[in-house]
Amino acid sequence: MQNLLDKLNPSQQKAVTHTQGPLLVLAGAGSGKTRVLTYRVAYLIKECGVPPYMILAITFTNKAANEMKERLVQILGDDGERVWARTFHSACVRILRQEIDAIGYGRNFNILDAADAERLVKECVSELNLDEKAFAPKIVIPVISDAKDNMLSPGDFLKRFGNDYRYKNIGRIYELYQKKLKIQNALDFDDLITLTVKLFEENPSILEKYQNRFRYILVDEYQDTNNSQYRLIKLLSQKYQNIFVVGDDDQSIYKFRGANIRNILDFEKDFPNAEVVKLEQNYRSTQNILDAANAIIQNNTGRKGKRLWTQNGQGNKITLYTAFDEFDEARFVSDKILELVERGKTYKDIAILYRTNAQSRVLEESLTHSAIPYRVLSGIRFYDRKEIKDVISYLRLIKNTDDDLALKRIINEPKRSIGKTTVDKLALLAARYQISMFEALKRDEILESLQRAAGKLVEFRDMILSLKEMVNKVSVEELLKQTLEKSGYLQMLQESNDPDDMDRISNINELINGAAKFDETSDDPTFENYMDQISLVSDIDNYDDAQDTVVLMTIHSAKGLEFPCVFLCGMEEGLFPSLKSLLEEDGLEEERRLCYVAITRAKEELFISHAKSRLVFGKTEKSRVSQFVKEIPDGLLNKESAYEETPAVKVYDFTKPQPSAFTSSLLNMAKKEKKDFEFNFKKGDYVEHTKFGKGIILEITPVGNDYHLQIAFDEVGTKNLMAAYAVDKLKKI
DNA sequence: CGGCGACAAGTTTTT
DNA sequence: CTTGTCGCCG
Repeated sequence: MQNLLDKLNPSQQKAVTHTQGPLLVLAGAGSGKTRVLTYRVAYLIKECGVPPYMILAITFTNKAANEMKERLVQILGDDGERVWARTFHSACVRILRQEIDAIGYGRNFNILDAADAERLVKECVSELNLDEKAFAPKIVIPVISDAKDNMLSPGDFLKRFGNDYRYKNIGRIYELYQKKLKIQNALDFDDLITLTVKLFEENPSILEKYQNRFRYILVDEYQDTNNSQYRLIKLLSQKYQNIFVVGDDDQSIYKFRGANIRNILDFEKDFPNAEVVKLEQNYRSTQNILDAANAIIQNNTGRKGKRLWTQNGQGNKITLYTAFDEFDEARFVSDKILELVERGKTYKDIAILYRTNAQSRVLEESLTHSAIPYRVLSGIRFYDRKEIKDVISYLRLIKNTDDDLALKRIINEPKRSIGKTTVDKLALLAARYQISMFEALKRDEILESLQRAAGKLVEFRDMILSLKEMVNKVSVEELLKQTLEKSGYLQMLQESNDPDDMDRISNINELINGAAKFDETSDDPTFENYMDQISLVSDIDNYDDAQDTVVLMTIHSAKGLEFPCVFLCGMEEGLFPSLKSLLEEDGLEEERRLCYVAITRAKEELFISHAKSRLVFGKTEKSRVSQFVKEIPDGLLNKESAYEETPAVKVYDFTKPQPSAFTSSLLNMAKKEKKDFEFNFKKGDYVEHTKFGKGIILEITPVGNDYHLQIAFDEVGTKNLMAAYAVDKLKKI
């Protein structure tokens, strides 16, 4: 253990060796907070003799939970496995699967994701004959979510807001929504937390059981907790007060999801006798990067106050690039990446970050043209793809046949000639009998009244029941394969002519592989556990740096990650900070924290770019540089621009009129063209590329002032290159 | 009942 | 510009 402590600085040591009573660790970006968390767990077990199962370590993402688990196993061996290192959601699911009958739900509840919740809300709105636009899910769901976060039941909500027409109706939607969830024995994401709180508040003996069990509680990313999560923590830690939270008020970026920064700011008030440890030494970035981050964040009010420093040295200046438009920006990014790689960086050292997912497209195109391998951690989760959701819906229905949402999704997918009219009729009859739709399919009198369609419905019902028979008799992988077979889903895709369906099949194969992996690696590979796991993962959880590619993602997704080189794109007013944030109270401060998070992802090199104009909804809009960029001291920046070839040596001659931005950019582009184009290849030429080796040109297509080349290389396969970039690296052979 | 075409709306971030 | 939804027609 002493060796472990030797690896820590004095502040970190102080945190790790604090064992009794509440402690807040204010951990700046890159200050080694994961190390502190894991070492503290190790310290409790090894030095204080705390049994591992008495420790609960809570994180927000599965990735963080798995990372912590891995590191604990490294230090502690088997004892590491026995610590509960889980996300809020998965910890709650685990508790609810044991105890939820105490509050009137069945233990085999299904978990709805955001898309399901949206569909359910739409159903409610239409059943209540409310206007679909005024009560769109976008409006209704955040209100319901907020009500749940504050532990307001539909009744409480109506009592409090029932005077307002709009809120009264949202209250009615909430009421119906919750009723439907109950009938289907389903929980949404918020329910996982709030029902656990409700369970504990209404059942003191159950609460006490878990208080005794989890004698030591650790919470990561404490600044992201919302009200119900705070309440949960508070309840669980009430008896023994061993609550150890780690967070950074400057990195609170999830207000829109209910995160309440008050939780971290008021920790000392909430937990009397709390101690506070600040971790300010940064082990990640260069001093220049930290100076920029510090300069920006100090414009926020209501901070705990921290100033990051490092022994890593000053490092290079931050590059700031002023682009003509987003295409020029993308080209800058690609060019710089090629340069970095030439200087010895690998692709996986590089991340491209942006505010909104929509920005990725142009960047992707440019990367493709430059033959730079990349991955996008997209906004669409793997499990959100249609074909995956369809298949999962089968599994959900098999697991819990009362899941009407799942049933509706797949009852006619593939086509079984069970049309909308039939489904609506069935739903109506089920509602009349107060039972789920699948239950209705078991009643003769209901089937009779459906007449013509009854045969098909019975066929569907029996198919599901026969699959249900197999649950936990065969592996999850096998169950999945049987489902694809018996439902005819796979066959439908295989017989399709749509090229997209080929991708769908490969996605489904990936799902099968995932299930097989689950069967092999899970310590308890039941069907139920599999379903819980897939309900709670996101794409970022699957990010691994094993593949050597550049990675693109939103800043939100990048939280908790680090890269030697970071590109921060689209630093423009209205985009970042976003237009909407400027209208919200404290919105700008949240954006500034987001900017702080973005900058502190970089270890060595940081490139910031903004465009003078950008296409928005297909229209060209002028844009100004982000105010956050202006908050960075000039001395830290190395400015480059589409408008000037060599800004450092350029002498301005103010006696002559300056060219307008537009003309100067055109001049600049013309210059580039002249330089770049000595292009004398033709289709069928054998060529050698400095990176890809030998190949043959398959196709040359003019694109604007450039040429698109398709070249089949002997070793790396067929690549698409743009002549302007490739020409220097290509020669005829 | 299913497929296709027209039109509208939307881009902030997601466990 | 793209995606999703709605309505009409076969």
